[in-house]
Amino acid sequence: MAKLAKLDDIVSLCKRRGFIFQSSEIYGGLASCYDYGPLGAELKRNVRQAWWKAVVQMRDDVVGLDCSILMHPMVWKSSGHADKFADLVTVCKKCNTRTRVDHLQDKTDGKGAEEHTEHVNIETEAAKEHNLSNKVCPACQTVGQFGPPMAFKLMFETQMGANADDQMTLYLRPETAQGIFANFRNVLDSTRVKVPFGIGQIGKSFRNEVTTKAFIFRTREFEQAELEFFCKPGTDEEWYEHWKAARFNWYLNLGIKKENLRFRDHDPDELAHYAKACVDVEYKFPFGQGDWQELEGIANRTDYDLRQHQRGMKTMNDWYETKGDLVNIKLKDEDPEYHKGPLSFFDEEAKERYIPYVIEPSAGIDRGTLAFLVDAYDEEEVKGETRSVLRFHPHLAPIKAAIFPLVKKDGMPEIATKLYNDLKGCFTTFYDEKGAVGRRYRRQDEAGTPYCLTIDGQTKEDNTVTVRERDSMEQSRVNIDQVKAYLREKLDL
RNA sequence: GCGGGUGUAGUUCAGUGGUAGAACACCAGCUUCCCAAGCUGGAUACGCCAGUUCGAUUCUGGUCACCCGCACCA
Repeated sequence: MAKLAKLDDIVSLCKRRGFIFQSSEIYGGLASCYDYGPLGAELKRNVRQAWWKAVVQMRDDVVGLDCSILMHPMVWKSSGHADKFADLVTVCKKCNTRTRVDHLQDKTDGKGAEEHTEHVNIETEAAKEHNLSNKVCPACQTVGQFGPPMAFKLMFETQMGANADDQMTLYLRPETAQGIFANFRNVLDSTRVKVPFGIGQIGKSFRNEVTTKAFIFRTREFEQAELEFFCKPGTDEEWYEHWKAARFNWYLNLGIKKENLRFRDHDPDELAHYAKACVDVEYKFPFGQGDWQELEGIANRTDYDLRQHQRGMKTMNDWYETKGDLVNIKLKDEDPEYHKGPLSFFDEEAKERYIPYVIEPSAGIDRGTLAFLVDAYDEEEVKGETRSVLRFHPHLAPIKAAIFPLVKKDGMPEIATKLYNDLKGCFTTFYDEKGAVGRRYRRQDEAGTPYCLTIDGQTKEDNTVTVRERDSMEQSRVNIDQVKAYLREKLDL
């Protein structure tokens, strides 16, 4: 049974406890932008860390990377984003609704609409004649009252360079993946990795979406954790299954309830042009119509990206000749011997060169963070009172342990402070001596702190402290000198 | 973007064309040897900008933001 029934409850909880705030709130807010508060920042950091540990640190076949957000514009020409990462839209003059041109239906036969299409190629699409006189507005059913088709660009633009002369239009990356492909050669040359291997990266991406809405599920600025796993063509389907299972289990191992998690395979006509297969890991958020929302997509990107960048590398003359006019640059045709190109891999065992295939698990860190938060939330009756508690997996808990003196006298605060100082270098800890101890326990329950350590009268007699466990509220005694080791073991850190 | 709704303290809600109220939460002190106890005291709010008015949190207009639905998107 969902404890948080509506989006409002979640937003309210996030604000009240300092997990997530509206960005620029003192100025009335900025649409689609959110800030992580003290607890949220810790939680999100732990989500990142858990991803990195599972996908990079614990794997012998994956290395990490941290690319710049701004990259050479040709990266986006080669990847297709400069041409295709846009929608051709038109506005209905009657009701002002904006609709994608390729989604409009004919009045007569209801045909002509392409469903689930990817972003269109703006160059060619804009050049085409678009006769919209027979098209129906999906919002108000008016026929043929459309303005001229316009490109709606999904990449944020910015300018680099102080002088007008040497200014260059750059784009905020719409995905972190391309930075990995652009560094494929560097990683190969510097790390002695061999296919099959992966490169993982966590970082911010930006997409100027037409609409956002729904709290932090679709924001224009968001954080991705992406792995590009390079493998020999022919083994790609195997690795696809491998990462499907690995990523699904990652969520389960971090405490997401199984009934709230599922796969959803993409229909063939829903696939991006480069993808051979794609599946979403979805979480059932407890609001709306019990909406299943994507947390992560796992795609088989084939050898598309590396091959495209090989074409891009050959096209640099055009880049200089057109003074960087991406629209008028045409990527050079692919070399017939492309599989021996600069982004190919020489397989020592098979004694052959090839462009590896890529399996890409791409997770939304913000969505994941919220899913963990929502999934951990619980309310229960304790002596007629409602106890609200966040049952985070210990790895994700923003605070690992809280240290209390039972009362603020008899030397207890001194011992507690000493313990706190001893622990804070190893764990995120919290010290509190205010008010009744029961209140302090409950406060930590709401923050999701798995353990509370209380210094009491007995501490001075036998050097033990009370360890109070969040989920069961049970207490046990541990020698003060063994607390650090005890927590390490319990928290599995 | 469209339609509908909302915006008062940290949260959930009252209320008024003339000094803005509660509950819980928070802070300080007292008390307190184990689960939101008690007592005393305290701080904090009418989203923003205009207009009407002697006076606007209240009326009007605009704007910003959020929620629901549609559309869009993954």
